[in-house]
Amino acid sequence: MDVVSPELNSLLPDEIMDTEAIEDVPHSHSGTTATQSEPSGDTSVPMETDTPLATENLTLSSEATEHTQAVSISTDSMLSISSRSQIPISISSTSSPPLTLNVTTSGLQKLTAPFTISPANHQIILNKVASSQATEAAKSSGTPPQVIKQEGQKLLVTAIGKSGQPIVLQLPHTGSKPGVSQTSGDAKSPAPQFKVVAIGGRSELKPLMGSAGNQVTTLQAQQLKTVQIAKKTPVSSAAPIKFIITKTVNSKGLSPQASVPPVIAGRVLTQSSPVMPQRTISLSETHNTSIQSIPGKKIAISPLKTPSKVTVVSVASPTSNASQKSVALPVNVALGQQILTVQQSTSASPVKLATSQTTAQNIKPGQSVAVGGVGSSQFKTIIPLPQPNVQQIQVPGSRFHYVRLVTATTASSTGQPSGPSTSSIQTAKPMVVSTGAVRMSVPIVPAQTIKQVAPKPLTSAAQVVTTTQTQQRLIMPATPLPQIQPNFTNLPPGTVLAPAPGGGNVGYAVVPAQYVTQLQQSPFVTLASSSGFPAATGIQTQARLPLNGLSTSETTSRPRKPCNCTKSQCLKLYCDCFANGEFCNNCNCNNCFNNLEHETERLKAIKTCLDRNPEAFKPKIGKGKEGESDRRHSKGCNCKRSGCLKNYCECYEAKIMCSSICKCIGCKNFEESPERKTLMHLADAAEVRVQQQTAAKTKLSSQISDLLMRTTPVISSGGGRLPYTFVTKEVLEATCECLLEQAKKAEQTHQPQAEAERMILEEFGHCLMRIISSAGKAKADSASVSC
DNA sequence: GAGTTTGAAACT
DNA sequence: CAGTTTCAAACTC
Repeated sequence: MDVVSPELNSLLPDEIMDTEAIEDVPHSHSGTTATQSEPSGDTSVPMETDTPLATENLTLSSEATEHTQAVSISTDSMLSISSRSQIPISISSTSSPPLTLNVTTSGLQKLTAPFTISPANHQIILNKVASSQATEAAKSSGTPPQVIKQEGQKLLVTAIGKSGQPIVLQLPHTGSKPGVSQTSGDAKSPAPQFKVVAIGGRSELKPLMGSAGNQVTTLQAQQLKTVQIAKKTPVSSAAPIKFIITKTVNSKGLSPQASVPPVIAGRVLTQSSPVMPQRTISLSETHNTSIQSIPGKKIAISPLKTPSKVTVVSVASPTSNASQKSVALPVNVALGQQILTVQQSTSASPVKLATSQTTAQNIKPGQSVAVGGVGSSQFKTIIPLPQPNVQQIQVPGSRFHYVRLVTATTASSTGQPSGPSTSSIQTAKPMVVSTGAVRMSVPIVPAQTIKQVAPKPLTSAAQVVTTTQTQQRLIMPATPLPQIQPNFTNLPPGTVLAPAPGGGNVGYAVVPAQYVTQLQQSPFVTLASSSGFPAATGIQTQARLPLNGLSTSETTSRPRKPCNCTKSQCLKLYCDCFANGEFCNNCNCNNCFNNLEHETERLKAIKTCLDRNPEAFKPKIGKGKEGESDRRHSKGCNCKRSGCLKNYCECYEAKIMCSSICKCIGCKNFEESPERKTLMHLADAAEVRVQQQTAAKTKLSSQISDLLMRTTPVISSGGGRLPYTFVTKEVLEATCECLLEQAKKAEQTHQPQAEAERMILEEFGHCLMRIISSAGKAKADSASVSC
C-alpha cells in the first residue's frame, strides 16, 4: 500500500540535527504558536482529544531545504500529503461523496485551469498534474480568484499569482467549526467543503487564521514547510469536509519572506516566497467513516534523534471501534536507517502522485504505513498490528516506531484544552511532539526540517501535534503525567510514558523500529497501557541511532555495539544504549532495565538524567562557532592522558578535532598535529586494506561459484545430471578395460589392424551407449522421485 | 579473555 | 563548581 508516492521521499530534505540551530530556536514555538509544546501541569491533556468529533485537523510543519521536501500524512481516513519541489497538489477523497481535488501549482504558485468537475462523483479537479506542461503553464502570472460551485460544493481559489506565492484553494465551510463538537448542523451540511491553503515560498511559517477556527501553528525563525490539513469528517457522509493545507517553504540562502497574512474565513490573504521552486503537494484522502471512526485511537509519531525531519502525527477518532488509523509521515530520513520495507523510487515524476492517492485509499485498519526516505529511497511499511489497540507509526529515518498504546475502549474526554489560546486550534487538545536534539550523528545535510502535524481528530476537539527541531524527542501522553513529566524536549526515544493514574488508559510508547519489527514477527506480543506493559520478555530493540560524530550512513552500516553494563542497569548514561535512546538488544548487560519491561524505571532514569542535565540526550556533536569546524563537541573533552588520539576521547571518536572548548591536556587532536595525521593515514590505509580484502573475497567467491557452476552442470529441467557427468572415473576405467579387452580379443584372433580398430571403436560405441542409457535412466528416476 | 587504562558520568 | 568515585568502553597483553 502506497501512501505516498515514491518521489516524495526523494524530496525529503536530508537533515541533521544542528545543535546550534537548536539553541537558536529554543522552544519558542510554545509561546507563539498553537503547538503548546510545553507540558503544563494542567490536568487537561495537551496531547490528544478523544472527544467524539468527526473532525480532523492535521498540521504539518516542516523545515526543509529547498531541494528536498516531502510531507506525507496518512491517516485512517486515508489522508496523505506529499509535498515536493514541484507543486502538483492532488487531493483525493473517497468519502461520500467522494471528492477529489487536484491542484497543481508551480513554483510560481499559480493554479491553472481547467477545472474539472465531475458531478457524478463530486470531484473537483484543478489543473491535473498529468502533464508537466500544465505545471509550466501554471507558472504564468496570477489568476483572479475563481469560484466553483457545484451542487453545494464550493471551490474558491484566490491568491494565485506570483511565483513563490501561496496557493489557496478554498471551499468555504458552511459554518460548523472544526474543532467543535459535531452538531447536527454539520451533519446536515450537504456540501463537502475543502479549504486548501498553500503558502509557497520560503517564508517563515506564520500563523494563519483558519476560517473555521482552524489555524496553522506557527514556527518561528524556522525555515518551514508547513502543511496543515483540517479535515472535518462529520459522522454523516453528507457532512462538510474541510481541508486546510498550508505550506510554507523556506530555503536557506533566500531572503526572509514576508510574513504570511492570515487566512480568514476561507480567504487567502497572503502570498510570499519570491523564489520558489516547483513543489508538489499531494493530498490523498479517503473518507471512510468506518475507518475514521475509531474511538480512542491515537497515533503519535515522534521524531527522535534523527535529524530533523520530524514526523509527528496524532490521530484520534472516537466514533468507532472498528479500525485503526495509520499515519505515516516521511520524516527525516537518514541514510541506512532501519526500515522495515524498502522500495526504491526511481522517478520523481509528479504523475506518480496518482499512485499514492489510489494506494492510500487502500489502507486497511490495523495496518501502519510508513513512507519516507531519502533520495530515491522510500520506506513503506505495512504492519499488521497484533491488537486493535495498538497503533504504530514508523518514521522512516528515525529508526523508531511510535506506538500508541490504547487500552481504553471508549473515548476519553480527559485532557480537554485548557481554553482558547494562541493556538490555532483552540478547541483542540494540543499534542506536542518535540524533537530534541539527541545525540545526533554527523549532520549529513545542514538543512533542518520542521514538520508540524496537527491532525484534527474526528472528535470535537482538534488534535494538534507540533514538532520542532528544537525538540527532537517527544513522547506525548494522552493523559497528564503527574508523576513523571520529563522534559519532553529531551526525552529520548524508546521512552514510554505511562498514563496518569486514573487519567486514562492511553499512552504513547516510542518504540524503536526494530522493536516494532519484533512485534510484527511475534503475533503473541501485545502492547497495552504502560502500566501493564506486557512486552514480551526479551523484547528489545536493536534500533540504533547514529553515533555521535558519525554520519548516519556510517552508523547504520554497522551494527550497534552491544553494551556490557553490569552495575548501571543500563539506566545511566554510562550505557551507550541508554544514552542513545535505545533499548538494549542482544547486549551483554546484566540486570538490564533498559527495556520495555522496566519502563517505569526507565522513565525515572530518563527523568533523572534530564534533571541533571537537560541536554543529556541531545547530540554531543553539534555545530561549532562561526569560523570553526562545522562539527564540534558540544561540551568538549577532558582528556588528560590519551592525547585525544584514542577513542577514549569523544572528539576523536567522533572523528572531529578538539575545539577551543575542550579542556584536554596534551591534545594532539588538532589539524596540524603530525600524530593525528599519522593516525589518520594509518586508519585510511587500514580501511583501504579492508576494502581490498573484502573486494578480493567477493571476487574469489564469485569465481568459485562460477567454477562450481561450470564443473557441476545440472539439468535444470529435470534436476538431474548431464549425461557426460556420468563418465566418472570408474566408468572411464571400465570403458578403457572394455576397449583393451576388445583389442586383446582382436589380437588373439589375429584380426587385421583395420578390423581391430573397428572392433575397438564398436566397443567404444557400445560403452557410450550404455553410459547414455544409464544417464537417461538416472534422469528418469530422478524426475520420478522429484515428482 | 583477563587485566589495565581512560575519561565521561555520577556523586559528594 | 571542584574533587572524588563509579562505570563501562577502549585498550593492551
